[in-house]
Amino acid sequence: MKATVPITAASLKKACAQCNLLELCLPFGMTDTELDRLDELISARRKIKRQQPLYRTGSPFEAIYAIRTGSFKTDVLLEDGREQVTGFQMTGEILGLDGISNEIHSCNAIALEDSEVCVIVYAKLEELAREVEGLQHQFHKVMSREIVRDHGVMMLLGSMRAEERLAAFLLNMSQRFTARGFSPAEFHLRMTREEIGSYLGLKLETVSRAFSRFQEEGLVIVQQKYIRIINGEGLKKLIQHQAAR
Amino acid sequence: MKATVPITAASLKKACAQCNLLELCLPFGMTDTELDRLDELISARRKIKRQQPLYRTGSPFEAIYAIRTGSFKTDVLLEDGREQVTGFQMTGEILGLDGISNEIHSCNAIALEDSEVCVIVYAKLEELAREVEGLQHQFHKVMSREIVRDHGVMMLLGSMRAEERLAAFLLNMSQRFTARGFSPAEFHLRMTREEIGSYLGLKLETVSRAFSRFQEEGLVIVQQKYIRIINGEGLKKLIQHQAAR
DNA sequence: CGTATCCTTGATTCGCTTCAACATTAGTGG
DNA sequence: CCACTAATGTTGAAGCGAATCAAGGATACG
Repeated sequence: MKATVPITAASLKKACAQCNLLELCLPFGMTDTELDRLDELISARRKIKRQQPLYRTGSPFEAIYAIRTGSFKTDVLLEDGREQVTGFQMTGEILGLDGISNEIHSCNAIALEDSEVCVIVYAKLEELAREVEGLQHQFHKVMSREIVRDHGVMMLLGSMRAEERLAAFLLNMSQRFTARGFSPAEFHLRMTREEIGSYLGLKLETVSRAFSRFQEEGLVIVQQKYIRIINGEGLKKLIQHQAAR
Repeated sequence: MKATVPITAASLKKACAQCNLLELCLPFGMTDTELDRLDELISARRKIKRQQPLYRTGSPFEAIYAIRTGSFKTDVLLEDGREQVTGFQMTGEILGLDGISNEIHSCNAIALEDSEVCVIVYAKLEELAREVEGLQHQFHKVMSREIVRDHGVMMLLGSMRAEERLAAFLLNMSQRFTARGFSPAEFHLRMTREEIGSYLGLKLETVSRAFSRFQEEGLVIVQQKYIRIINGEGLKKLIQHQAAR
């Protein structure tokens, strides 16, 4: 089932060093000499079709993944079928960190579009991290960043109202598209209203209504998954100045 | 301001190895020979008075902390004064991981009672983790566990109703008290209704009402901060079988 | 012992969900 | 290529759960 593509030494030589995602990914901040050793790490690439899982809750953990192309969502399911989307991941971001704690994955990672990841065998990563200080440090930063991000989502879910949540979501997407060299103001969402809603703790209808409201107020132009931000400052004000609930 | 107590080699010799929190804390799972090296790590202890911060949002990151006695909350503040409690921490648990990503703390850590922590200078931890495989691995597990925990909180905030959230909170507290050798059914909460509410994304009145309801239904006995769980299974069923919203 | 903090309970309001109908887009096969 | 169907998105009306507003009571602390 797993369509892993083993990589010859030649084909991947300096794969990381040449990758244009360098600044977003694990190797960020490493010296050139350190980077040279990094290619030991990427054992394979793997293509995932839209809607297919990269890994599932309960499946054994053996690697983390760096997204080369495409995007993913991670979610947690409750026995009664309720789904909570815990995050959306874009190119250069790392998936699978949840698996380290129990050697079992604790969420599902599903491709939102046809995607490709670099497979980083975890045992190798730990080994190399013991030798390469820059890698160790960067890996810790990546994990810590995930923790900080999660705290931001808690803030969002715990103390913001629907429109604030959606505004925060749009600004976050915009910022991440920008970091990847795309327009800050114009982008295509890869997830459905239902998935956005699950992530934001809202029903899909509420998400749809909030989009419509933003459009009425001239903050954005929305056409299905296509988003154009007209007044980013307006969105920011929405988050800050709304009355506490 | 910082009441750090430097520790002589003699006084702390094998401090970790002898600590009864071993199994909950960073050293868990390390071999005896590995444990012998661990005392290099704990540079000092620090006492924190009730309501006082261990660190604050924006303060420079230089260490993580293992709780020896007492308990803490971590929270994030919005400009407009809204507070989101992101977690409650008990003995043996690690604080400060949020600071690694930017070398700046991204939340406040406040003592819920007079407490004491072991100060683990981060630079030393990284150094030792490169030499001691067991420490490296355990540290990664601790970070990963925090990520998994955060996903659980997202689930709670994003797709559970008030009473489910409180039930999940009580069961979680019970489980953590049990792990520390206390009664699973009877304990003293260290935080206020408002703090519980902030953590659960609810107002304090809602928390109070949910407590009262649980008591009416014979699930728990509540006297202010004293909690006695009468029907733990009932609480579990509340979480699972409630209608999806 | 007095006072500030914390907690409980009731009445009312409001924001989001639910239910429902319809519109639009994407995907599929003849 | 178009017809058909499923998936996704929008909008309206009604209901409900938690917030808000308000008052009183219990507890802890100096």
